[in-house]
Amino acid sequence: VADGSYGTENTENPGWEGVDRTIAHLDLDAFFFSVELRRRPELRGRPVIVAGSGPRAVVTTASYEARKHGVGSAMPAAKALRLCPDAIVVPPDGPEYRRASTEVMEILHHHVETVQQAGLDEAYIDLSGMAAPVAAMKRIVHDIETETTLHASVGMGPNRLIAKLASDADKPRGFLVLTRTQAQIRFAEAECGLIPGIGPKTQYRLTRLGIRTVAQLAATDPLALAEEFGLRTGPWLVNRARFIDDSPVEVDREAVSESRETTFDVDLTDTAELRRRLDLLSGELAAALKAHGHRGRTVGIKIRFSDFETHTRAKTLPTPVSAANDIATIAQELLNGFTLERPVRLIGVRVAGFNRSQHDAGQLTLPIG
DNA sequence: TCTGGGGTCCTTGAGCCA
DNA sequence: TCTGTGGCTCAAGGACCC
Repeated sequence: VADGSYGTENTENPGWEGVDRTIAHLDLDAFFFSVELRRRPELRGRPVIVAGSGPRAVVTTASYEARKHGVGSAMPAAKALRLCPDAIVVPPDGPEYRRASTEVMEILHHHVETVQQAGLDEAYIDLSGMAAPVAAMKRIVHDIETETTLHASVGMGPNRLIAKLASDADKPRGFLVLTRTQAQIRFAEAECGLIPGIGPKTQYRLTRLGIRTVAQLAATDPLALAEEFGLRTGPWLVNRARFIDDSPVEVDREAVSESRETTFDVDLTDTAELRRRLDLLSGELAAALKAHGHRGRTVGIKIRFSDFETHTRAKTLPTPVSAANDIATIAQELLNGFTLERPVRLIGVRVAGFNRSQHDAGQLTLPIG
C-alpha cells in the first residue's frame, strides 16, 4: 500500500490558463465596519471596534485604524479597549449586515450562476468556461462598489483554496490571480497556519514533527502524516500544501444542524436558573427551526464550566422533533446526566440530523387512516 | 480581565449485527 | 458455541471557520 499513491507529483497541474477550472473568491473588506460607515460616515478614519456590550463580549470586527493598535477579531472587547482606549465601540447590528450581504449576493447572482455564499461577507464563484473571467470579476467588483459603496478583495485561481489565499494575500481592495505554480512559489516559506483548515492546534502538531513551512509540508510523505493525523486528514493536509483542491463550488448547501447557546455575564451556580435558561434557549431554537422548516432527530446540549471545560451530550430519537417542549424535555434529561458542582459559564442546545427533508419526514409520520 | 455565537467536518470508540 | 471481522450508527470531543 505504501507506494506513494496519494497525490503524487504526476498529478501536476500544467498551470491554470483558464482551460481547467476558474474559481474566484470574493471577500468584503472589514465588512461590519464598512456597513456601519454607510450610516455613520463620521466614523471614517477613526479607530472603531464592533463588539457586544457584556463583560464577556468579543470583537467581531475592527476598523483598520483600530487594527494598527493590535486589535483583532475574536479578542475580548475589554482587552481591545486596553490596547486602543480611544476606540469607538459600535454594537453589532445583525439584520443590517444581512441586508447588506443580500445586496452584494444579488449583484453576484446577476452576473454569474454558480455562487456559493460562505458567511455574510464572502463567496466562491465558479467561472469555469467563461471567456474573460478576470474582466468579469473586475466588473462585479465595480458594480458592488458603485451600488453598495462596499469594497471587496478578489482572488482567482484554478481551485477554491488558491482563490481564497489570493483574496487574503492582497487585502484591502486586492485583486490577485494565481496559477498553482505561482501559489507554490509565493507561499512556499509561509507558515503552515496560513492555509485554511490548518489552525493553531494542527500547526503546533506539525511543528513538533519538524514541519514549519508550506513547502516542507508539501514535501512530506502523505502516508507518514497519516500516522499522526489519520488516513483522511494526513494526506489532505499534504494536498492542501501542494495547493491541490478539487472541492466544488456548491450552490445549494443545506443546513445539517441548528443551535442556540449563551454565555452568562456571571457564571451560574443556581441549578433552577440554569434549567430555566435551557428552557428559554429551547424555545428560541424551536422558533428558528419552525421559521426555517427544519426538524431533527438528534437533540444535544452543551455545557461549559467556569474553567472552560466543555462537554456535550446528545440523544437521537426515532422520529424528528422541532417543538419547544420536545426539545426542552430531552435537553433537561440530558442535563440530568451532569453533576453540577462547578459554576457554569455557558449553556447551549442543538438539534441535528436534518438529513431527511421535512417533506420526507412528514410523509413518514403521516397518520394512517 | 482571558477566551461569543453559530455552524461544519473529522476522529475515535462503543455497541450492535451479520 | 466461540471468535474474528467488517459495516453501520451513535456519542463525544476536537478543530476549524466566519
